[in-house]
Amino acid sequence: MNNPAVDRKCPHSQVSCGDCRMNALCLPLALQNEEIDRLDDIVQRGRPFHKEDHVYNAGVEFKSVYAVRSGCIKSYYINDDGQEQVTGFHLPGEIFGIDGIGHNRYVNSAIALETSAICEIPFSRLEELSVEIPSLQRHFFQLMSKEITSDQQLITQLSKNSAEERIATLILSISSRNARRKLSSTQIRLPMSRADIGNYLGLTVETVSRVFSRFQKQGLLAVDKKEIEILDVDGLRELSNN
Amino acid sequence: MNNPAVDRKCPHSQVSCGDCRMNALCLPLALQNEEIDRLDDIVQRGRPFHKEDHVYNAGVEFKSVYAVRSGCIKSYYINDDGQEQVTGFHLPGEIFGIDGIGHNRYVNSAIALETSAICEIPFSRLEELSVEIPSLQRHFFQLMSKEITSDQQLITQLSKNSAEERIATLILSISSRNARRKLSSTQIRLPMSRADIGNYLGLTVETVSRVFSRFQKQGLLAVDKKEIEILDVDGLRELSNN
DNA sequence: CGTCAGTTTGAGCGAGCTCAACGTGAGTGG
DNA sequence: CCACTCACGTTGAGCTCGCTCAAACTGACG
Repeated sequence: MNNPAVDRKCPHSQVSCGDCRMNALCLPLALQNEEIDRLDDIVQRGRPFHKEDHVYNAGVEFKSVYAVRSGCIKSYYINDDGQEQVTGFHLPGEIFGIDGIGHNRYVNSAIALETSAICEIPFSRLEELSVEIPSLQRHFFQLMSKEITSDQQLITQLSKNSAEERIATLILSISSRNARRKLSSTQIRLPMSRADIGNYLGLTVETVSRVFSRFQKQGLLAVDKKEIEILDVDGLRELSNN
Repeated sequence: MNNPAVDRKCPHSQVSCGDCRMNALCLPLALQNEEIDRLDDIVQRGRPFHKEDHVYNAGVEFKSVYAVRSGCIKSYYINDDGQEQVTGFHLPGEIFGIDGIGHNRYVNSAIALETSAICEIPFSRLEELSVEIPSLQRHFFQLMSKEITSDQQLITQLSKNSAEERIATLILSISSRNARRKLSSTQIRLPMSRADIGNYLGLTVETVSRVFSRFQKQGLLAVDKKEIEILDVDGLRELSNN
């Protein structure tokens, strides 16, 4: 069997889209109850992915898009020089895998940074459903368009902003994504390593580490490994230009 | 009247999608003749945009996506620091404006770098048509997904590659987009200024200029203002890692 | 308690930035 | 027709931020 989510079928994880805590962030936004049920029918839930498990690998045939229910997924690919390029971190309520639509193969690989629960949404079924539920089509167009604009913001970061600005922005981004999920916006766990942060932001590990230390000295953050507390939101915001 | 394409209505520019030289690159790929006609019905063609004319401005309500028939369009936005960030150059046969879908407003502004002919495709009509023609829906999903992966490649450029690598890659990209349009892949006109190139690639004008000079000294290019000739494709390709 | 991945800190270097000057050519007005 | 302007491009000189290399620290896990 070559469908990872089916391999992972687990009778204990029966949550429906209607009940899912994330449903306001995820796909079913703007759908009627009856429509949610129809979407629910095509969504496949499996047993959790553990740290380092791949959800899919770059190059394999594109079949599904995915939603994060819990945990954190990293998207990355290996470029022609053999170097890894991290292209995103996906937190609960967020969709990933849409990079695969363009070429019918995944361009990125997706790997769990910690134990993560994932919903799989077979794309051909989603397309059919989109034809029948125009608001779902619209929602999906918007999702992809937002991915484009957020990539463009990262491009701006990389081409215009200093190391401090980039890191401040990332921290604030994770903070606000926490807030959307009704979690603390000041007490944050960074599920990714310093190396992943650096890779994503176009910086070396050493620079990332130094900036965290500097932010701590300046009283902007309290850093304890992956747990960080934002002590001065305004100060960070000023740095990040947001 | 607030629809720019209608303001520009020009009875002389009556080309249909079926006849357009660009139609293999643009939307109607994989459509039946009858379907092309239906798409053709919703496409609006206007009189040309001149250099410096805006097709749309960031922040205005999103209504349409656009296709370039001739000329060159630059996408850019002004970030919170008031600096311009160039997000793309659109050549004939390419679609732009899809950044607007996500928030119902254009995030970027689009401006003509030279006299350009543009097709306007009202998005709500396109959505309706996509519901009726699933291959159009699929085509559009793919278009957006490709935009995402090409943005991600730019991200990799910016975070991993040197000035020379970035510029070599841009030149090769324009060269291959010329080739798709059956134009010379070695004799190239760069429709954008050095400043735009630098802005797009996260470099200063001076660096761009120096790299062009260096490439010329190394016998990779012959540079004459905006006209460049690629003398050593393999050398460039080696630099660019593509 | 040794190992090993991840992180932190220090020291020195270099690619690309900043600032400044100069060259070039298209457009404008006398 | 020439003088002037102004945007754009090129070239030079020096500086700086983030990189590289190196070493030491931390904590999880066998």
